[in-house]
Amino acid sequence: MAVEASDKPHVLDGLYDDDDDDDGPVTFKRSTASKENRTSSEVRKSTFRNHDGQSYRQTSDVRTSNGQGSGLRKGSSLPKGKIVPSGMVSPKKSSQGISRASSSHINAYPVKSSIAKTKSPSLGDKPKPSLEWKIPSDVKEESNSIRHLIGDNSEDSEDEDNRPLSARLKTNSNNANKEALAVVKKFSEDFDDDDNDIPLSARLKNSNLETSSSKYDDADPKKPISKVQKGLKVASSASIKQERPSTLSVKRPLDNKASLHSSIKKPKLSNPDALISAKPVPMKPEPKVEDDDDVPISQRMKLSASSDKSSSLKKSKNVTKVNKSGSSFKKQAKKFKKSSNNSEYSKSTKLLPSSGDGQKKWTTLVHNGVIFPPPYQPHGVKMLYKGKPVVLTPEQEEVATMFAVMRDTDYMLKDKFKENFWTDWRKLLGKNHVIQNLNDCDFTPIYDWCQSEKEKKKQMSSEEKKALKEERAKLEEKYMWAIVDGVKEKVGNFRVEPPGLFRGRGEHPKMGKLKKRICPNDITINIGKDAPIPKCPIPGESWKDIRHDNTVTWLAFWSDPINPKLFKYVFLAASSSLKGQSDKEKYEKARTLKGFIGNIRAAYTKDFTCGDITKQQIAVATYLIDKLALRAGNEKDDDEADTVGCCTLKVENVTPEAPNKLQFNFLGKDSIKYENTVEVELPVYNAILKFQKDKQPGDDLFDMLDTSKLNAHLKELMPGLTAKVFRTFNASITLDDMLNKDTKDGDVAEKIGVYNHANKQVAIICNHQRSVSKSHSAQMSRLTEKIDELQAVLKELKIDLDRARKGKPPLKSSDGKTKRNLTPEALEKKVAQTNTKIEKMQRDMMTKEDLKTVALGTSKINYLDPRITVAWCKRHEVPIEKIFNKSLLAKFAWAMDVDPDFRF
DNA sequence: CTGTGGACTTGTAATTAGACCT
DNA sequence: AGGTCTAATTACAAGTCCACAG
Repeated sequence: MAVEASDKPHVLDGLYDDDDDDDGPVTFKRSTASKENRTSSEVRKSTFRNHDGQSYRQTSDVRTSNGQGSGLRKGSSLPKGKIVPSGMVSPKKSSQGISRASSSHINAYPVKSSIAKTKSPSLGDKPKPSLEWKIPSDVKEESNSIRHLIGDNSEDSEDEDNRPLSARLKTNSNNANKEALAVVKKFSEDFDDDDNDIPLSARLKNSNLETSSSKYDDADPKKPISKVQKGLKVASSASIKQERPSTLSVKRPLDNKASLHSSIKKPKLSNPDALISAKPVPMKPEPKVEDDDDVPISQRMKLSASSDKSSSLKKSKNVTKVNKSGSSFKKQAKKFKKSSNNSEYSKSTKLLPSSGDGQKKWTTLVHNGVIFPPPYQPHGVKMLYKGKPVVLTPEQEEVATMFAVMRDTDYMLKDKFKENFWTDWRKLLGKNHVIQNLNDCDFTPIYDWCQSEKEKKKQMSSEEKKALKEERAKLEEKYMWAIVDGVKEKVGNFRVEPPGLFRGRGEHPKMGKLKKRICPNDITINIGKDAPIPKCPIPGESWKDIRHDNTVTWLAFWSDPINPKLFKYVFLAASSSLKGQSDKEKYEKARTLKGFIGNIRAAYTKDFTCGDITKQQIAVATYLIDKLALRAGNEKDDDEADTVGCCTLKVENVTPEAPNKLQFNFLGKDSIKYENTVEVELPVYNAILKFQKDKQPGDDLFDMLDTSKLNAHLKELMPGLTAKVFRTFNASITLDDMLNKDTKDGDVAEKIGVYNHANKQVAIICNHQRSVSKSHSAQMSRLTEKIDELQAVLKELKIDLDRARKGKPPLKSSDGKTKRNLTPEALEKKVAQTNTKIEKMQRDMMTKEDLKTVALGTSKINYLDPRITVAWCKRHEVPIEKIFNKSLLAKFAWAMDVDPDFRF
């Protein structure tokens, strides 16, 4: 199927391939090994993609197919659908997605959406092959499936995208430069910007959501902050158990054709271009290149602009603020930018390859450096040593205070923390200080003082808070933005980390150590050659170094005071086009894997029994990474927490359970516990037994392997493939499958429920856990109470209803008041309403309980291709902002105009 | 090859904003 | 209109992976 598809003439749609993927989900049950089950039992079974099926969909989009793609696509694509926040309407399920224009009327929004694009109807008809592929996991493979398609070459497919970066850049660069230069000056002087400077994403945001600039110019609506929080908590999140889905039987395609090794060297992956061109790739499958969505930027801009309008009209309900800022923009700048910029921006966005290393990431870069935390203000509160007040110097007091405020955390229970703190603090105290040991220290006075300060803050009136906040915003405003190739972009973390005690996760050997204050002299700035160098904010000091390296995206860095070999970087925010672009490339790579996965699975399956132990280990490791979404597992130093990933699994982390199950138990990233028992294919099981043979529990399970060997191998299978791509792939394809399988007609709330359920499955697969909130049980009991109350109300209503039907007046309410005489109809309505309310609360409660240990956000932010979500929202008329919050909308601005038919 | 510096993504916890009651 | 509670945002730790030097 796949193959044919490619030829399909549907050019139009070509833009997106929609394909279906074949990887059908398989259901597998997880064996939960132990675990307490979390309430909902249901869960555990989730659908998973089956490993075997490969998809071969050639997605091909037209594009690939010869030429047509390119030319057409472009043109046709213009109108891609875009989601308009809130009001968006989308085409109904007609697969064709044609969204009909009509919708737009409805909303008043111009929906730019898909409408424009006319897709050929045929599209809709495109047969989706998929069904067959989805097989229950147990089923063995379908043989035929395996057809791999051959890849076509995709060379042309993407026009622009394929172009080498340099070429692409070229075009813009000049303009950009000029522009940027011009802007610079102004930028550094005043930040009011015009909107032209705003990046697309930002604009989108602005228009729909709020204006960024306004923030600074006008009063921010936001209120002052200082709420004090309560204590610090620390949860030991560690061991939350959960069951995770696993796939049981995986089956691979038979055909394995391939042996893996291909000889060809791979081009470097990182470069997308390489991907595309890479023909030499061994495994070959259909390289689909992606792209879909690339709506030209110009279009996007356009769209966004319009959306602005609409939005403002419409008002965003969700969105809180409207922007006033428009006015503030300077027109001058505007025009200036406009011309070049748009185009530039667009180009850059779409084309840049970005990540390749060594590649140019920007042409001009202007920013104002970083902001430092305020100097320490001594409070003079004396701590006690052996019951007596001790005088400390400000430096000593500062560190003592850091320790004092940790009192309510679990770190205080850790000897390592205290020991490390003592070692560092003692250096400041000096050997002959009165304070000779930590045990005799009483930090209570300092702790109490801090608490009262917090309390004071909390008590401030909202006006005061607001004023404070504004002040801070003003101070920070200039640091919040950078101008990259003439486009104003938000900076991610421009605040230098304040000094404090290191809070490592898990049993980190360095926890409690003093993280010293960072000074300008520790900081290296990276900025455009022609941009003014930010003035060092601390008088008398200067930056460590100034660089003009346009092959990297960081604006500044300093070395980590805890581990000098590491660096802390200041990058652009997630909403920037630079980040957006690499994000998109990440998903495109994962989509590419979809085309190769069948062969890859076939290959590693074949090697399960390979005599070459290294190959065998690679095969098994790859299998685990694919099936369980394990992380690669780089080597770690002794001065880091002892956690593992796939390549660093120890013998003790995997317990075979005959006949063919493996029980995993280890601490992964962030010392989060991974516990899962899965059924595996017998050869895998046997291989594990073999790898464990004659080893000690603490020995490496995969002793012949490390991540660089593994990745080197993966790269032979698909250009650019690394271990982490499997996580992205599995997460996204799972979402895509589940959404498409489970979404039914119904109201928006139900659809959102389907989405959240799919999101949850992904979180489980990726082991994204969170600690149970301290107040969880309190929250639950509160809900229970409320439900009980409602239930009582309901009962009363029913009684009254009965009486009303008989013409009697209602009983007095519990507090003795007389109730109004209502008609039976009115009472019936009330009963129904109450019932609905109760049901909703019960559902909410279940959901809450169900998700108490599962973090949905991580996968949404990092693993789920936003285009899947956006397209699904369009198809099912779910407002995108019900799924993506403001930050996500900004971050995923690049995905908003995806075609409704997009499939991962 | 291997080790390491370097750059960037991913991840959980803490903090804050603001929605939601009352 | 203030307090509570949760969702959003920030903080910053902890991974991944690449390139290059030795």
